[in-house]
Amino acid sequence: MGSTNVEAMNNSNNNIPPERKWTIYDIAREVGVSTNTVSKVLNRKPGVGAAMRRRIEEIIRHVGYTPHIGARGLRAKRNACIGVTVPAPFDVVPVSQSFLLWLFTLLYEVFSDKGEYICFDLNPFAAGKDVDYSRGVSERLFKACLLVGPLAPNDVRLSQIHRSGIPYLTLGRLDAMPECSSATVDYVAGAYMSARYLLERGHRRVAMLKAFQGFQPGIERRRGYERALAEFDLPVDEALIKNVTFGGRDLAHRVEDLLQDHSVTALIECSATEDGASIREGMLRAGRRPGENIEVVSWTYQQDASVLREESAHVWLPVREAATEGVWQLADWTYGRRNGPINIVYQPELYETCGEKEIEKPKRLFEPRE
Amino acid sequence: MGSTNVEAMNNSNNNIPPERKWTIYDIAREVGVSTNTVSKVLNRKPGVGAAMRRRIEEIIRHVGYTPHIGARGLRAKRNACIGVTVPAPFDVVPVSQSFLLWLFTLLYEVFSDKGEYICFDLNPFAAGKDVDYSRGVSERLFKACLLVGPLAPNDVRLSQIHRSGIPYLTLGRLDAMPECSSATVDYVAGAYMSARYLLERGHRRVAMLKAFQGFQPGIERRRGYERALAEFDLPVDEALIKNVTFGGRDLAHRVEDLLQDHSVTALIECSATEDGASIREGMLRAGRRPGENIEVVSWTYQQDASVLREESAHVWLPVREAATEGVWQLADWTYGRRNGPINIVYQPELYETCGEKEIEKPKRLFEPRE
DNA sequence: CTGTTAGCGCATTCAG
DNA sequence: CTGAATGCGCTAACAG
Repeated sequence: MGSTNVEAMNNSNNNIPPERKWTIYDIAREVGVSTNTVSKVLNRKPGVGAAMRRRIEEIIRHVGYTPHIGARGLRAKRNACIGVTVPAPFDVVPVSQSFLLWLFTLLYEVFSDKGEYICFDLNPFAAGKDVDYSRGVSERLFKACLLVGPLAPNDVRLSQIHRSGIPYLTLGRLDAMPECSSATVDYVAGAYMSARYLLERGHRRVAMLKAFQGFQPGIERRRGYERALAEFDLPVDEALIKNVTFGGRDLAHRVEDLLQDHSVTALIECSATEDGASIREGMLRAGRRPGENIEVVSWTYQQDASVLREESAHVWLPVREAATEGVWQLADWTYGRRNGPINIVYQPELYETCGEKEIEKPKRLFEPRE
Repeated sequence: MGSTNVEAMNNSNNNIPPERKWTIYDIAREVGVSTNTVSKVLNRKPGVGAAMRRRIEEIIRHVGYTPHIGARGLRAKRNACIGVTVPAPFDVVPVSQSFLLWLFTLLYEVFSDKGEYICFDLNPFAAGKDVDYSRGVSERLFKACLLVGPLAPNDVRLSQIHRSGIPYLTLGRLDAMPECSSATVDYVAGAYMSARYLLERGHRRVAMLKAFQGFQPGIERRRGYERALAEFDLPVDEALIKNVTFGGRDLAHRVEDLLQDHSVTALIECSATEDGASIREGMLRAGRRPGENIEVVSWTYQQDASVLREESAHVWLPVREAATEGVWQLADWTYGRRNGPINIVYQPELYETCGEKEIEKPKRLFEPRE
């Protein structure tokens, strides 16, 4: 016996706000059933007669009723979105344009059929330090979460995410948390094979240009490098390891500094800047001619391209390939087709370079703030 | 008198799921106050002593409590995210890579300080037809909503969004809804000035290559074109208006078809494909040499670049400029610094072309599905 | 300044 | 097959 009339609630009058929202109660009253029955229809659950079901669906469609996603999540403990967040302060890792496009495309391929919401948390991009990148999980907005960017060794929020039980995936590992769900490349192996390659060719003073200082990917690079040196009974000379940051204008200078010492005869370029031009400039300024008085191994994220044309070899880090498989597994986990955590490690591969196309310096999505 | 112990709830044991979530009740009990007081602390509202406030904050931090965003929204009628959605089936308007990057950057600039969630609804990207692109609003997930893409003249969901009262912005107008909140360019004027320019130069058979058939931007193009013809007492010849779609491989052929009729001496290129190469190819195949036996006006979204080097003039559509102002106003509306609806209309500008740089064909983010 | 109470909109017991 | 009652976690009235 609805005292409410369908037409009356669709406020035809054109004053802006009135527009009372329909609730499941209103629908139930309108149809003359209980909210339980309506709920079953909404959730496509059994226990409602076919005729009744259709009548209810009809009304729902007619009045344009949509359940409140917050109330639903609250009650059913089901969250709303697939989340994307960045576990590092943003100035540490400005994401490249091509990466964002690639990521968006991947998420589209994996999740558009399900009609998901993809939710980017801008909190890590905010000015303040130490903002909570994991709030999308703790606020129970995210039903699953993808962590993009380097992890700090002392990260505490990751274990909260882990314990929360929601499907999640990082694109890197964390020493302190081997059980962490991740899809990554073995950076230790990458650094090891880079160094080893050069050592085997007789070099004894091998410099390394690296990034992500103070973050796990930086630590892993160093570890592989040290391991290779140890096998050759060589000491680690801190002066040979140079850290660079993204957006730093001084990349060429840092390379120049590093190569002033003419006992250095080899360079591992694993800075992830992919800025071949600056590195070349630094080498030239230090009087180095690749292939003559310096030998270079550089890292790349594309199998068939290199950062520096003049290098002797490049190491391909199949980061995107690992991430792609990881995100598919994340979807499986999200939809109950498997359990977590995800554990994907791709191995890097070393190729002796023979004039591949040189990649362009990637554009950063937004430059780090001053 | 907390019967619960802080340490006990942080399950130190390493079995995966237990991890009971803290609620506001738990915090209140732990501190020995009511939930109301805790709530005030959480929401930075007055009415709590400074000492008490700090004690509560301390506990909250210590146990890592975060409010449930759904419950919060449900009670306070405050939604969680800034939403982005596409009001057209996705095959109608594959968004370009550069547009997505631009949009993402804009949203970052406008909303990252506030630490918002930016939520993309993938529903419009799903396979099924007529999916509800507005559900982010009706499900009350979005606190504000940006509609990206062309609107259909018979769109019904937009008025639902409008009446819902949440801040929203479309990047185009809708005839049926002049009160709609929008930031757009006057496409009618663009088509009018394009046609008028050519008519004034003596052309009487002016062809038009357009897109968005059946959508508002397509309608507006036609309207401006017809208006100009009418002022010259010229009839509209349907054969001179050709629609193209994005991702269509046949763009060159369609241009060729259009220009087979040698009474046609002018072309308005407002297809938004920005695919100069294909258009040039089509003209050549039809035996046309721009400046000799055909005169072209093309549309562009960058002030200093044109689609076709050989054109006589180009019309600049300041779409991004309008959208930028619109999104800033959307933020103002969202944070109560102004009211809606937003009403921004930028005027296009016609430039006689003198060898600007020609723009590249944009890459589509994902190609339309077959 | 703080506590008590109610209810946001929904899904899920448990009865009938 | 359907209805009544309960509470998810939180905020906002209103008392004290």
